[in-house]
Amino acid sequence: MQNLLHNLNEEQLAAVTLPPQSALILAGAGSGKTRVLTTRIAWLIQTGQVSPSGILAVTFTNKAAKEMLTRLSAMLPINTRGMWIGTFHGLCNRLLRTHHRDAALPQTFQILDTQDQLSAIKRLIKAHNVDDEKFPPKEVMYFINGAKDQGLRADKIDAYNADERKKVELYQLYDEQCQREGVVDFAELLLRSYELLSRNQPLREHYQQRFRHILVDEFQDTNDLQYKWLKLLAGVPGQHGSALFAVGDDDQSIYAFRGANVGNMSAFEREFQVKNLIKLEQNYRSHGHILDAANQLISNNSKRLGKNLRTDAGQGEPVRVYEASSDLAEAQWIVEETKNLIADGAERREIAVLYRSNAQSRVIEHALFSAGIPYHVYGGLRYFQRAEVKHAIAYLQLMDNPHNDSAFLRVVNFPTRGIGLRSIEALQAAADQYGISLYAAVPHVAGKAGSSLAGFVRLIEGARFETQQMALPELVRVVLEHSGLLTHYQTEKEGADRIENLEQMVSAATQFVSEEGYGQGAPAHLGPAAQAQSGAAVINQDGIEILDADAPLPAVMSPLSAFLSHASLEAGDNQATVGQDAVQMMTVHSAKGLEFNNVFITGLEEGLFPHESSSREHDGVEEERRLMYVAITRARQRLYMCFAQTRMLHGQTRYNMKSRFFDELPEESLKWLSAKVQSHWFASPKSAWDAAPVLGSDNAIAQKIAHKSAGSGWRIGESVQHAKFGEGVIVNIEGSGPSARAQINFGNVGMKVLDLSIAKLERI
DNA sequence: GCTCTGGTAGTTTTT
DNA sequence: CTACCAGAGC
Repeated sequence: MQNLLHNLNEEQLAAVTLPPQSALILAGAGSGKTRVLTTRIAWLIQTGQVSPSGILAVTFTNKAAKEMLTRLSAMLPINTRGMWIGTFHGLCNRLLRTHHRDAALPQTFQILDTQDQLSAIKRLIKAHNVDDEKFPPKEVMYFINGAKDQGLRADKIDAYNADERKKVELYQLYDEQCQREGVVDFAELLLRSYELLSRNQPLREHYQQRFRHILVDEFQDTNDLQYKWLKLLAGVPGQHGSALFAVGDDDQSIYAFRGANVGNMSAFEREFQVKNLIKLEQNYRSHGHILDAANQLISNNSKRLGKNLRTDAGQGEPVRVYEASSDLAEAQWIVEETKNLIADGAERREIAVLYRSNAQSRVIEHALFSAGIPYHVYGGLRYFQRAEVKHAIAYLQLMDNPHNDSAFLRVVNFPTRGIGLRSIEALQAAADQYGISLYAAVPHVAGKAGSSLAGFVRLIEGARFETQQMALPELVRVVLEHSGLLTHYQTEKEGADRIENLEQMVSAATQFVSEEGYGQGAPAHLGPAAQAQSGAAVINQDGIEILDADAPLPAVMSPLSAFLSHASLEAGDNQATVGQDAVQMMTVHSAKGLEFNNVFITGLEEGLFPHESSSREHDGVEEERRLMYVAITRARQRLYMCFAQTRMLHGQTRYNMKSRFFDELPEESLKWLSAKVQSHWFASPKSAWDAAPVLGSDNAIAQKIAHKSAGSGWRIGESVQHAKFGEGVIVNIEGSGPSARAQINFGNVGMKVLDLSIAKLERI
């Protein structure tokens, strides 16, 4: 045990060894948050305060859950089985599988990912003849998910106008459709298990008594429903309730747009009468100047729990700031600095280029590519989201649950087998008439359409029969061939990659089976009933003995069902180029949780970062500031910030002011690499030639702009100061001489057109 | 049933 | 500017 606590600092030690009561750990960036979380669990078990099965630890991402598990098994000699460690969705999936009867779900219910959900909603809207112009499927989806994330069913929503009422009605219809098909979306996993536990007292009490310690990672990212779910499981504090150990950082709350509610932190503190609030402020990641910048910036936010990072590392290097003439010049500068870093011995994987929105990556990618520097862009399609993989999954889904209409429609005619729109319409009509699934309605369709549909059903039934005794990987292989997918892509000229992805599914299944503790040869279809033996018994409301969802996966789900859950809940990696040493490019959002020796924060311009849409949202700029805080704290040693005077966006050249965040950073921690005076290179057409850093197209832009400004004395792109409107950037100039007028972007104040001979402008 | 074209929209993301 | 989608046309 000495060993366990041995390298902790005072704050960390205090957090790890807190008494078994609710606690809130304010963990700053790079303060050893995961370490505290895992050591806490290990310490609780090692000191005999709780058995592994009394632990529930929940995260948002699979990555974080895995990381925790790995670290724990390194710390503890015992195996981690019996502990519940996973994502909210993963744990809910497990609960619902085990208690599917009580949750009113089929044992083989399937999970819709976002794509599936959207297509299900499109289908619903069509089926009910709803105008999709007035009710765009995406909007309906946000509405439904938003409601579910707050824990609201359709009948609990107050609608104040006809449009709202229509959406509520669609929500209701959508839920009914899902229920009919035996599918649940991501939010439903949470809501359904919440309802299961709140409705079923014995079950709730069983889990409440079991999980003495509930630990939550990234608590600031929880939405209302997740918090309610946690409260339900924890029980009433003080009255046999379990100890809720919440770790989070309000300054890194950047997911309000998807329902996260930072307010949960203070709500938790209040509702659980938290006496144990510990701040982890010792930072082990960044040098002083970087932390100074982060601290100063975030101090501009008003709603904070309060926290200041400190480090024992020295001040290190100042933050390097660069003003580029254009987005291309900015990219070129990044390339030059990257080359320098690499020349000085930096690893490429230790260089990160961060941007606010994905659209910004193109120019930078292009520049890196031209310079021959390997790079890796985060994001993009994940393995299980690729079209060909989704097709294969749809076949598997139909074998496990044929009433999944989404899966049915996806592959009933792919590869093509002569089942066109007319056949589907006839089938849909039959399904509607009897209130059954498309699959079940096939026998009710007569004629030619009926026989080709019947052929499809035979294909699925045949595959199921043939694979009855097969292990999962073998089953996958058979389905790939049986379905005709492999043949289909073999005849397609661009199909090589797709075939490779399909083949990869067999190895994915092999890996899955061995990792999840299924016997290598366990029949993929074999249901849990045959395998379930272990696990504590608990009595449900009807007095029937049921299984505790504590049992290993094989006791809860068949290998096939489990694999399908896995495909939905863990979409896999996005690109194959993981291993190579490459510059890392990503949005600031996806950089959260990562760290690099060298970081570029790019596009620091008003409108981009902070993003223009943020000024419209409630507390939007504060969220953008937290985002900036996250960006800064990714850097260990060297941090670059840059922005461009002109930028191509949506096919138009935009002229933005530098980000307001520059004004919120300590001057002494910054080192301006470019002259701080703006538009120096616009001064005359001549100087534009030699002052503009490299790229030819810059000169082209410079020339154009220089031309346009002729005679007015002012130039496009120039920053100006106005007595009333404050700081602005000249966006356009019309006319010349005394009648010249300039269009000026004053940021928050807005766009103004000013008469240059009248307005009193100053250069800044 | 597939390809072409025109229209449109265009932060951030995990499950 | 470009990527995606829907509907028309072959």
